[in-house]
Amino acid sequence: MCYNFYMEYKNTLNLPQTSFPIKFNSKEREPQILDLWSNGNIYDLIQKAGSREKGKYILHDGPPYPNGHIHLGHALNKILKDIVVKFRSMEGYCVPFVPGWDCHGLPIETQLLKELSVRRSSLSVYEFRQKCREYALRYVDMQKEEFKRLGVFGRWEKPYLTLNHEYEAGVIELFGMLADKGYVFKSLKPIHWCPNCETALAEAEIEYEDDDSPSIFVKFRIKEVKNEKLRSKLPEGKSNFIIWTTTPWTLPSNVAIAVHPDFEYSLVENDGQIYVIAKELVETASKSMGWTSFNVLDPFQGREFEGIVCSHPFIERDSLVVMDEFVTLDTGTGCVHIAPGHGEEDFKVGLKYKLPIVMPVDPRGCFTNEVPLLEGTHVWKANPIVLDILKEKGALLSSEKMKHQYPHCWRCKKPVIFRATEQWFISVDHEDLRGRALKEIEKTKWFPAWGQNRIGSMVEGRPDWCISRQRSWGIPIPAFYCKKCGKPNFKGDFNRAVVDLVKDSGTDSWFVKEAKDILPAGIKCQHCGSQEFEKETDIMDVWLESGSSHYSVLLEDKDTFAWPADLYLEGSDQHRGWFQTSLLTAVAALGKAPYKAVLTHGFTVDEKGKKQSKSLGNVIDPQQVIKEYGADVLRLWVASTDFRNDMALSKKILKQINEGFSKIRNTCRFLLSNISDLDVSADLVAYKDLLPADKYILVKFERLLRKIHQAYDDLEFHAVYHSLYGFCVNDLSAFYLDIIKDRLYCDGKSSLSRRAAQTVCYEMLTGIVKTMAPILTFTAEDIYSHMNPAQKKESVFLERLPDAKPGYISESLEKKWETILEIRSEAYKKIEQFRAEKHVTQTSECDIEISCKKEAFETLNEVAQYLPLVFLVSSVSVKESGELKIEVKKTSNVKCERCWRYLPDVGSDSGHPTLCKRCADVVK
RNA sequence: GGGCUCAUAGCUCAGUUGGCUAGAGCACGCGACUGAUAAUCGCGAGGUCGGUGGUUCGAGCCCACCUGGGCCCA
Repeated sequence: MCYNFYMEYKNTLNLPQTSFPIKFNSKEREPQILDLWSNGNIYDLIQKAGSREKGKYILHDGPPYPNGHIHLGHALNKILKDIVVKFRSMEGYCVPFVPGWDCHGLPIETQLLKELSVRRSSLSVYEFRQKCREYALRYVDMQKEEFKRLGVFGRWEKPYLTLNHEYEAGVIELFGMLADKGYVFKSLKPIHWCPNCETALAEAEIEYEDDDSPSIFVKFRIKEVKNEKLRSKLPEGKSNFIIWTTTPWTLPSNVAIAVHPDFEYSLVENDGQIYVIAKELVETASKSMGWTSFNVLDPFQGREFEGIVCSHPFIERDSLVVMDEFVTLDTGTGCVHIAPGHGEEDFKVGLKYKLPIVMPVDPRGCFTNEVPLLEGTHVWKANPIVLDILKEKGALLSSEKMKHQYPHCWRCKKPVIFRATEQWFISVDHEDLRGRALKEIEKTKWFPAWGQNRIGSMVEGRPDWCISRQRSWGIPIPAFYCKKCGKPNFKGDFNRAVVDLVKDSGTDSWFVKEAKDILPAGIKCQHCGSQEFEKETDIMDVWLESGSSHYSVLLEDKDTFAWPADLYLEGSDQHRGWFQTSLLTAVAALGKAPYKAVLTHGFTVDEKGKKQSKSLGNVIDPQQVIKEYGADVLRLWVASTDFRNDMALSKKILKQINEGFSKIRNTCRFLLSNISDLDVSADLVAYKDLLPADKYILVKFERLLRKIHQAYDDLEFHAVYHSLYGFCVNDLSAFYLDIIKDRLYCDGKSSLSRRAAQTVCYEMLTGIVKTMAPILTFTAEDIYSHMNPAQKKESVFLERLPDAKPGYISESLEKKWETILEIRSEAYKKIEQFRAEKHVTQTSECDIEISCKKEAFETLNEVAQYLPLVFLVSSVSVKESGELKIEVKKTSNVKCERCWRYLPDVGSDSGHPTLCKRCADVVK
């Protein structure tokens, strides 16, 4: 009997109802939502909806490299971009997002060769490029699907690919602009060269292996000392520098000796001669040279030697003493042989001191007639001859063999050399490009701010940009060599001819057609007027290609985009990469930075802060995360972490994020399930009729929305998440939602008090769903689809972020409730003790007595009637007194069978003896 | 080795121009509920703010150095 009564009363409650499942089945639901978006063309709808209001906001996508599945870094980057796209468009901007891919380049060539296991020489350049294209496109398709699965909005059906004809044509056009303005030039530069294959090699094509080399100490006689103080210490005819080298064959190209400006060098006297040796190396070097007795004379700072002129040991040539900080004290003498044609560092020092680049080695590795003593000799046969010459000249102080790591060709496995060849460059100082770029850097907003300093110092210190590569998979350097005078033509009509060709049929046709078929009839060499040409065979550095995207993409399609972009958003490694190359091409060609703001994120690491790597076994695969938790959890991770630093991810962290995700989702579900019977067009309650707690939570909610708005604007997404999450946990779940359950469940279905709570729930749910949508994309859409707002759109992304409602803010209300909640918290501590002592099991069985100061007393008194429900106890009595004191007692009230509260008026209605008055009224 | 950067409870984050007994949530422990239930509520225990030295009446916040991590170079 009793049981039936209970069931009957339960049926009179307004318990939460919803079809929104408690558990998020991401595997099923996310793909459904993806379909909803693609079938409804939501991305396109957003573009239209946004264009009405605040105008365009251009986030230009930095193109990833299509080889392999996307990794966590890719996911992180695209999710961040997507958050920007979504919140900006929900602010009323038109935010086109066109994803891109960087399709050319060496990694694809090498990967492909591995996959095909063929020699490149067995394919024609054209055939090889076709295979590269297929390879790149295959991975573009794969990555595209993987990016879409993350919930990223964009023009996926028409991305920009650096291998598209229009894109390529844009790059060549931009190159022409740079050429016409005089930025492009050719110059010698040392590169890895395989004399056996007769080809240039990229760093990635080098393998280091042990090799035997001679290890020799060579004397350079000092010829001229300008510094007076030094002159007396280094008397003419008997003073020398000593260099140490393992490549004697490069000595014919020596033009300088480098010392470290900050090291100490000793003058050492041996056998009537004076030698300069780094102080720390005197002992080891003299031992190597077999010196038995010698005197160490005065020490000098390396920088004091700058400008001393030495004589080359066997060639009529000066060798200048220069300063370089790369000089080390590992071995040798601290004095380094410099041959700018044979080494990267040597070349850099050479640029600094304007040293000549002596390059007497031909493509086969044989000496040219520039060194008559060695003419026709292969470099690998030259070492003994050079040693003989040095001996004969009395310049060889020591010679032995040593094993060391030496670069080898990955294909023929033979040792390679550094050899200066003609390369294409973009001058960084022509027309003060460097200075203008630096000014543009200052005008750009950098997030975080130190990015400005970082890219600034890089631009300040960078050398001219070497843009040519001796490869096949890329955009050709559009130059034509005159068959008669040998000089390159690459400006004006020569450039336009290639632009037309490429627009029409892509860069592939460059590799198929002859120069005469590309150039207009009758075109003449700009140097000698001759009419026969040969094509350049080098291609461009891929950084020049991707660095032209602002031109090829943004400027070429003005309907969709605008130039410059509002934002570039990439990993912090791009300060050296894309940010810089884009800046240089834009400033050189168009006079301005291609972006107004640049945001960088850190790299993904494991929970210990170590970088993710296969060998450490700490790699988290985004596909796996999606499988296990869904894309929204991955997105929430992105949003939860402060991306300006490194971003840690591990299984543990994922689990935690998933908890946070569930909490937000469940809070929304609770709100949703309690407004299922609310007719938004008829039942909403006016603000003035809300209860004090309702008004208070709206203050908190308004503050939350303001904070979130600010956080979005500052691109601090982790603040969005943490404040939203905190609100759900502290303000809603632990407080407001807990205390309105009585109203929602037990008050009359259409009562003002219940409708008031529902009105607030509705308002907060709508606001939360909209503000979380840029981050919890799937979940927001999912909830939205279960809602019944007054004017429902096809998608939550067609909604606007909630407007500010200043009317909700009331500082006095806020202050009062803070007092109430503080006392509530104190009361709970007391109640907890009381429960621990087993006087009661539930808070609702308690009567509490609060004594407090006047101010608090008045505050509590003002809302006295609501206090039992705020404290969720049977009764609350309040007294004024000196300090806060709370007493807890077990109530003598009886539990109402319907609302489960312990109330004095239970049984007051004879028709329902087990109910309180309110419940009795409701069920009648 | 150099440039830039980061370092607050086991984890993710707060800590406004130096002024608190350094906060929140999660995880953890204990308890309650079974009308948010693969949920929810309460209480509790977690920190010499990476280390050392300095400036100051006072430093998580400022300065120097060191250690460890990351990015980019070499």
